[in-house]
Amino acid sequence: MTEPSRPMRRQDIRRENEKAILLAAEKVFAEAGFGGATMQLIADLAGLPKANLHYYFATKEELYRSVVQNIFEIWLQAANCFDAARGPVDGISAYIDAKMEISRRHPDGSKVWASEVMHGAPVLQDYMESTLREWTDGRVEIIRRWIEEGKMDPVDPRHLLYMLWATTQHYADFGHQIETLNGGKSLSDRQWREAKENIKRVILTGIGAQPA
Amino acid sequence: MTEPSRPMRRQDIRRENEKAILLAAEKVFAEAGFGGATMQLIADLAGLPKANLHYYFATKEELYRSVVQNIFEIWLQAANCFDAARGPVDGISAYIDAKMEISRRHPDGSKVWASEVMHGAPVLQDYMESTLREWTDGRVEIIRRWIEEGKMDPVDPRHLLYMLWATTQHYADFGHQIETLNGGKSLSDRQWREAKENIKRVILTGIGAQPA
DNA sequence: TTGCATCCTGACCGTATGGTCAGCTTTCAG
DNA sequence: CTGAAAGCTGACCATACGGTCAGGATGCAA
Repeated sequence: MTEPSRPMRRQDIRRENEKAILLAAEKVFAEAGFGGATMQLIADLAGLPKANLHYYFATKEELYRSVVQNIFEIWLQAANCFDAARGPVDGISAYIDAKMEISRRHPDGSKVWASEVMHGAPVLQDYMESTLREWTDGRVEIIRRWIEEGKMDPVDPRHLLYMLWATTQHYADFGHQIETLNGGKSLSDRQWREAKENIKRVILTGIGAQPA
Repeated sequence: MTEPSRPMRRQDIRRENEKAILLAAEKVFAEAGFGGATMQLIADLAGLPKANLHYYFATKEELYRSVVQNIFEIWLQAANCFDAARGPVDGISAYIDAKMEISRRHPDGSKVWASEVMHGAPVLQDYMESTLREWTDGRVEIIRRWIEEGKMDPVDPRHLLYMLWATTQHYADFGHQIETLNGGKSLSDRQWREAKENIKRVILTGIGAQPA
């Protein structure tokens, strides 16, 4: 527990409340979907009266948009791992690690993102057509170069990327299924490590890039 | 167009209406999620008055349950491909083909299924703990045997299964993203074929099973 | 201390939604 | 032909939800 709240500064109040609301919203949106989520539920989870939510976020749509943009930022950051790399082994390994870490640390955000895309990306369409497309095209180019340089087999770069996204994202979106099949327990540290190792090994071997 | 409906038999009426409702429901649930879907929307899409829906399905929950169970049946059928096979190349190839065909032919159902699991499988929990678990355990055993017989590398069977599920399911659940990155056009026959080939090749090579 | 901007909230409102029902039409067994 | 069962539906209801607002509390600059 923290100190019984010092008289807070205005700035802090705003920051903390927004944070609390966004965190609660992320969880509720993830669990119930946009349509199933209620401002009341989010308010309760954030420990604030409902009317206060509307003070910080005018509408449910606006709140949702903020949540989605937040997770998109995180997603983009992980994407950088790809660039620094000199070859497929480094690059793809790092990317898998990063995305698996997101699935583990931000399962709610990942679910919201998945839900958004599944429902036709009403909020993120613009980002997908600009930022995401550019990022993807860039990475496709990198992979193509790796292939030319003989560092990996000639695999279609796009389908390879989809495979990376799918496999890593799955551990967040279908986490409940995985838990159920794991005897109702969430994956242990060891199991997460094994998951990463397996994925990296199968994919790197699969594309003909020698794992270390 | 079919013949301007002959005076229908009772049985036929029931069957046709249920079918129309389930089809419409699948689409609406997929597009809007359970919470965002409305009986009115489903009714409109099915071309029936709303009250008629409640004549066939007492509640929204019951209708949803039917939709989810339907897709689970399809999912289980595809699962059979695994059994007939003599080795990983046959088995996994067939399974990937079957699951990709589901993603292509039943994208709405796939999305509903994904949504259901993402939200904690409120309806399917029982199935997951019984049918799905048994199927999975059986398949894990088969893969283990393949490994023992030297037909493939020692890969963790569970994580391999997750990878198969994730990769194939992705083409339905994230179809919108894929379309957007494909210039706004849905994948062509050729692209679907390439997708399948890439996935099969990477995974089969990745687990050390010789592709044909 | 004062005045003002920010922060907060209980009570309220219009609407949309899931669901009901009384009474109609259609089918079909006997 | 007849009557009962199945199929159908417009009108209605209670509730829950997103959103508003008037007015109170609080921090803070001057």
